[in-house]
Amino acid sequence: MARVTQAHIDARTQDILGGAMRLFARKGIEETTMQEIAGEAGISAGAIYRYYPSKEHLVRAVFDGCNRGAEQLFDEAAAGTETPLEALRRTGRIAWDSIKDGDADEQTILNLEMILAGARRPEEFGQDLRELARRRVALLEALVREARSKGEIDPTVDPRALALTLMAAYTGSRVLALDLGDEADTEAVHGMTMSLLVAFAGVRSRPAQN
Amino acid sequence: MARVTQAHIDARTQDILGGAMRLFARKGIEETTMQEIAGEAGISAGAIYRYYPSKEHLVRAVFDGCNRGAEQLFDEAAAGTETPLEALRRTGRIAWDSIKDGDADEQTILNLEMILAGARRPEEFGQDLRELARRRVALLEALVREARSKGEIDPTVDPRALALTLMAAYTGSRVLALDLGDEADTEAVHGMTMSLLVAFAGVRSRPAQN
Amino acid sequence: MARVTQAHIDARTQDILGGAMRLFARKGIEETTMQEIAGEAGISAGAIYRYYPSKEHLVRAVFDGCNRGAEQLFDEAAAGTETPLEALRRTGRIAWDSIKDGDADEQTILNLEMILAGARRPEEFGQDLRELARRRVALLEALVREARSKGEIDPTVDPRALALTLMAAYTGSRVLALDLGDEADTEAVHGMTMSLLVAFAGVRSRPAQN
Amino acid sequence: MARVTQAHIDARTQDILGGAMRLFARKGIEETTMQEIAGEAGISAGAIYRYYPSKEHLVRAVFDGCNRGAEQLFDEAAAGTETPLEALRRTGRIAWDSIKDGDADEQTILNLEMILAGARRPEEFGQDLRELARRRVALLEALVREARSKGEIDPTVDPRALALTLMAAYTGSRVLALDLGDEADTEAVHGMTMSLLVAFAGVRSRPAQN
DNA sequence: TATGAATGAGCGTTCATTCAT
DNA sequence: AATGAATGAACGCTCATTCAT
Repeated sequence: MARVTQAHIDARTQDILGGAMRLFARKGIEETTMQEIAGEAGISAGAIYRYYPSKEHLVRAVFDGCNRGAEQLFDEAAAGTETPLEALRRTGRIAWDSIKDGDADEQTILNLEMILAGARRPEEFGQDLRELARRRVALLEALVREARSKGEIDPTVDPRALALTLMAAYTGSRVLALDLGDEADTEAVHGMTMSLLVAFAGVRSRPAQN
Repeated sequence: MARVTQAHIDARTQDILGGAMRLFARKGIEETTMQEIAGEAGISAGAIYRYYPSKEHLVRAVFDGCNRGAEQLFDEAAAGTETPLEALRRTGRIAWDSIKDGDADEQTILNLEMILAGARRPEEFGQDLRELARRRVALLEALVREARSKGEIDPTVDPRALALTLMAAYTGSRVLALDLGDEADTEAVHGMTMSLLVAFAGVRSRPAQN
Repeated sequence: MARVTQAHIDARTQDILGGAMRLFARKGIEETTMQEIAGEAGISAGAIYRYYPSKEHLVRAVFDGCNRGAEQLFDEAAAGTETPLEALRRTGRIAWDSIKDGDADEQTILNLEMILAGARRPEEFGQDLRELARRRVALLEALVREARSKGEIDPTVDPRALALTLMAAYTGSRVLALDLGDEADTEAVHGMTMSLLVAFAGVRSRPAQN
Repeated sequence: MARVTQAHIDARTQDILGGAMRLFARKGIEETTMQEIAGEAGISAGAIYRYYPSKEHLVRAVFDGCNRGAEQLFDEAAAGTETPLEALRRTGRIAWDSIKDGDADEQTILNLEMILAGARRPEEFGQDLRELARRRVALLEALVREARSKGEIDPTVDPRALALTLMAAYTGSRVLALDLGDEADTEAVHGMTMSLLVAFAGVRSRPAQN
């Protein structure tokens, strides 16, 4: 099978990555064997090593893929041209919508595995993860700050506190959804979390509304 | 009735359980060997099997221990005699304080491992976990409902939504603390989350605005 | 099988070492599997790792054993109280006798494998080997020098050259014996090599003998 | 008759053989992969199998190449028209000079690997090797015998013993050179070994001593 | 004919579990 | 009841060899 096109190689790479992702989520990283990943990707055990030099590299690639996916979500959310408050709302909407994706639980599990890996081997896995979390909080904080400066929300609100709370509520929602399944009414959590913006926004705008 | 009493056996059991807990949190379940647990507990590798018939049983026991610990926290929080709103506040206070415990990250990690185990083998590990989560939400929901009926918070608030949001914010806070360490100002998240109660409570206390 | 005596452990260690030695000689190091060594030693594959943490360590132990064996031979040879020339002769006698040992070919093969290993990974295996070779040459050289100063051999002989030649002839004899088997009349080589001492000794002593 | 002529095929064969030789010496046979040999020869992994049906065949070819090289050396040495003693001396000179070649260690290593292979699989690799060794000894022995019959050396000398000793000293010199590097003064060994001829030759030329 | 991706048997090694002591 | 040496089934990974292209 020589002279295979790059497209084929890329497809295989994605097959492996996808298979690994699915299995890592379904069974856990340690509990997933390279044999199984190969089977899931439709190749032999040894063939994986043409694409990823070790299981560790494959794990990292899966993590990177997850991070890139989440990154995209956020970048996309922040790419609007509306007011900061609307951007925050849209970001929230997109984030919470992602909890209803078909592979939401898979993504949540993978994220938790990343967090665990990061907590246990900070110098290897923790750095990127922490940086990403930091950036997301910072992005939200900036939006809140901007919204505040534009009078869209209460000037007394602490932007960082609000940003962290939004992040926490979102993360917690994912975990809750994983834990409770349909019983976790994440939409309700979304509404209530967003009401934090409304509430603060309302402090000022409420008099005008009357 | 040998000299080695039940008390000694219980002590050993606790040694093993504690050692396993620590190691599972620090290294991960799969990455921890029975040998290491034995070492940590100060006994031989074979001796563990007198107390737990398999690693799986030990894992389950560790999980149960964690659950019992969390359960205690909540029961204690709910054991007050004050008004529902005050009970909610105190529960929140206790919960968020636990994020600052010395072994907070260890507990968070163990919890995440439980959640992952529950998500992956629902019929084995998922049931208890789900039941516990359900009960906690139900307890909070009941408190909110009671507070509402007593006029302590806005009568239009959805008790379940608020309960879920409180849970999500708390869970998310733990994860954030694990991810970001000191950068995660969980106290700020606590304050903002609690403000959800205040905000709704304030609906009534701001009659002038209506 | 707990509480096994140290004697048993030592016996096992020797079983493994001996089995590895035999197989390394018979099949080659790379061609010998840990499984086979275990079989030869009468234990399971995994059990080896209680005694040697890796195949590499086992290889090193085998090498060390060989070196110690050869060392002993030389030390023993040098332990005489006779004149230097007699010591040289006895050393030669012992050395060449060792070529007729039952496991002589095995020892030669192992020695060649050590030399190859030393040549290819000097910093790992080469040091000890080189040091040993150096010491042996130095020992012979010292004996020659002493013999010369005592007038036992020709004062014009270069002690180092003679020492190196004795070493070379001995090493070459072993290789020849491995190559040609019985056709290699090592005893004849021994005689001729020793005649180097005689020849030089004769230069002086011959006139006296007449 | 394609454009790719036999000459090209031969060139490729030599590329592979040369690459394999170099790598076998540098890393060992087992430790060298077909992939690496292909890379060293500038072709693809699969292409090797057009030239050599298996690694084993390639190993054999490398061994044969080595043997042919050594053969040439000896044949060349024996091709003189001088007296037997001079032929012996020139052979010795050429042999010991080869120890100072740039690829001397490589050749020594390869030779030792051949010897090991021959010792371990006599029916496969041992025959040729043994035959070659035999022939070399026989050639030297014949020269010694001739020299003796011409009165160039002591008539009492055992031609086979001297031939074997010359071979042993040469082989041992190569090994010493590999072991000790520059510390092995092979030139000195050469001189001393050649003195065996001189010594015996001298028996006659020192009539005054008798 | 040459390529190089794929195969799959087999390697060194680990570790939950057993059981003679 | 406790020990810890032994087991043996996997695991991650390598590499000689094959074969579709």
